[in-house]
Amino acid sequence: MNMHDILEQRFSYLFEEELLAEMDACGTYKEIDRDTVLIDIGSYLKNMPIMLEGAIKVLKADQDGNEVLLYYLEPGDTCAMTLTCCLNDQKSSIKAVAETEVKLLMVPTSKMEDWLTYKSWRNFVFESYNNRLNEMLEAIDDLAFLNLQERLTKYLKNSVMINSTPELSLTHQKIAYELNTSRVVVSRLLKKLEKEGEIKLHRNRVEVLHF
DNA sequence: ACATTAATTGTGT
DNA sequence: ACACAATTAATGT
Repeated sequence: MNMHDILEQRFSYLFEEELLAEMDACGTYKEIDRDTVLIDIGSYLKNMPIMLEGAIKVLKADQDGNEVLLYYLEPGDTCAMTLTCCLNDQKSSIKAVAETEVKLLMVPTSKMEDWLTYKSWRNFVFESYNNRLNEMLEAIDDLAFLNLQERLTKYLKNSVMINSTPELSLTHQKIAYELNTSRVVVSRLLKKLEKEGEIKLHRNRVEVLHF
C-alpha cells in the first residue's frame, strides 16, 4: 500500500485534500522494528511522527536509568512532547520506544509550523495535546494512588490491549524498569497473580488469562 | 545427545 | 534489599 492510500484511508475525514497532498509530498513513510528507541533523553528532534500502525511507548526517563511509563501512542496519534521540543529546539526529556512494529509518517518540523494555517491541522494538534495531557494525568494519578499490585495489573491489561494479544513478551526486569521498582518485587507480585489464576508465567513471556 | 554457560526467575533472610 | 538457588534457553562439541 502506498503512502497516499494510507493517508487517504486514515486521515481523509480529518484533513482537507490540500493538506493531505502536502503531507504526501513532505512526509517520509517509515517502518520501524519492535524495541527500536525512537527518541532518547537529550536528543534533539527534527521530525514529528504521525502514527499509522502499531504502538509506541512513551516514558519519562532520567540519566540513572529510572523510567516511568507515561502513555502509548496509537494510530492517528502524534506526540505532544515532540511538538514543543521541535518548536523551541529543546532537548527531549522523554524516551520513546516502539512497542510493536510501527508504521509512521515523519514530518519535518518546519512544515508542521506552516500547516498551522489549516484549521484541521490546528485542531489535530490541539486535540493530540489534550489527549496526551489527560493520559499523563492518569499516569500521575495511578502513581500516586494505586499500590504496586494494582499498577502491575493495570500495566499488564494495558499491554494486552496495546499489543492486541494476551501473550506478552516481557521480562520481570523490564516491567520493573517501567514501573520503576525492583525486579524481585515484580517477580513476587507476578507469582501471586499466577497463583490467583490471573496469569501464567513463562520465561520471557507473561500470558494473561482473563481481563 | 550431552555439557557448558548466560540470563531469567524464585525464595529465604 | 541482598544473596543465593533453581530453572530455562542458547550454544558448542
